[in-house]
Amino acid sequence: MSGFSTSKINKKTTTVAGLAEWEKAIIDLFLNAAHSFGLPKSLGQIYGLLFCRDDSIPMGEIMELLNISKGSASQGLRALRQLGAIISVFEHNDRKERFLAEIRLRKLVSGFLREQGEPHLKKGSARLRNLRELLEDDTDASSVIRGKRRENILSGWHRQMSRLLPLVKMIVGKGDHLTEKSSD
Amino acid sequence: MSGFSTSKINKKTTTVAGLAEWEKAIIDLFLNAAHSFGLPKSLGQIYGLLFCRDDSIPMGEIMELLNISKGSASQGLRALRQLGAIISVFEHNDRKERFLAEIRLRKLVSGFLREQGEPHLKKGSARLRNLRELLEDDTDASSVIRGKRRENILSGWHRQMSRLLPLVKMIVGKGDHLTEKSSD
DNA sequence: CATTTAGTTCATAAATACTTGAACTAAATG
DNA sequence: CATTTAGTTCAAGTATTTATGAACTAAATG
Repeated sequence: MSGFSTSKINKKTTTVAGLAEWEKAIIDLFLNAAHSFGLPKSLGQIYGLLFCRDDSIPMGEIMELLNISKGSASQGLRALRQLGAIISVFEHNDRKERFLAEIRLRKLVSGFLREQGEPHLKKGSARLRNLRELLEDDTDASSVIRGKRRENILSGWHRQMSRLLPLVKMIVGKGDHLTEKSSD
Repeated sequence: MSGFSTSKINKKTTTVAGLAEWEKAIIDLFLNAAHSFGLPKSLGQIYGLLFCRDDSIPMGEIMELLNISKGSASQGLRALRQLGAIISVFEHNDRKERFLAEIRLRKLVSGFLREQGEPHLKKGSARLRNLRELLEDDTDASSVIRGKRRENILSGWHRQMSRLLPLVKMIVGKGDHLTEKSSD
């Protein structure tokens, strides 16, 4: 459909792969972003591609456009869905699942915090509990005093982090005008 | 000094390495935390050890207590200093540099955001600029329209993230009572 | 000024994380 | 019901990151 080569070529704007140069740049941008959020790069690529497109794309096309394997595509799409970063749709009379990017920053952030932040906080609580137990088994009085002081500090940090997450969701939610659908 | 073994041993509370069990738990906690913030684990271990101690520790002792190499210790300490997560002190008549943990959450968070967040925002601006250039070279009208819409969305996200960082510093700053020195 | 001590650097080894693709399940199709 | 199509899973390969330690710089010491 939009795969024709440009007629006056200065810099190529489309490739054999069927991606515009600006799309490649965005895909690369998300590749890097994913990486620096500690997510696999292929996740970023897939999201980036969907982010560029108006229409949904099936897995097979994603594999071709990005030159990634079936396994990466399948696992990447699953993770993105888990994060709430994509949604899937089925077209009538087609059993292929097709994918669309969620572009409301609020949704992306809250999905990320839910999947990455909350589990860490929960694990943190467990670790603090464990720390208290270890302190009860310690027989060196001055060590125990020092340990309890550390436990207090960590509890305070934990409390603050727990309060921070919902606040971040709020703050990010406040400026989504551009990407927000009129009636959610 | 505090390296004697416990007399009635139920669970060992000190080790040949000279670390109490609760200290090992805290070191492991920070090891994991560092990892999930995308920092090397040895950074977390080093910070965790210093966090446990009231008194400053020189590099050699850190290497011994954690069983890490000279290189890891040296590089880890440099990175921690860069992040503002430790401070170094010199004792009179001793040329060894000794280290102490910074335990004010506010300082840790702002150091992290400064070193990790701000560079990403800066790189983001550059990428957006590049994206605009690529769009100017694109000769396919509908592609350009679509691309400009994406560029707008990304600019919005970028603006929001830029506003978020200082806000996070503020928020985290508000509850540091336990760890805050009376003055400063 | 030779030697010891503190610490840095960096090539390479070790450990981790990511991707691949072949084998698989399950549903649709003819 | 054999075949095709869509998608999942996971052992093994590849790539990236992190840790190591020998060789080094630089300052202190005798």
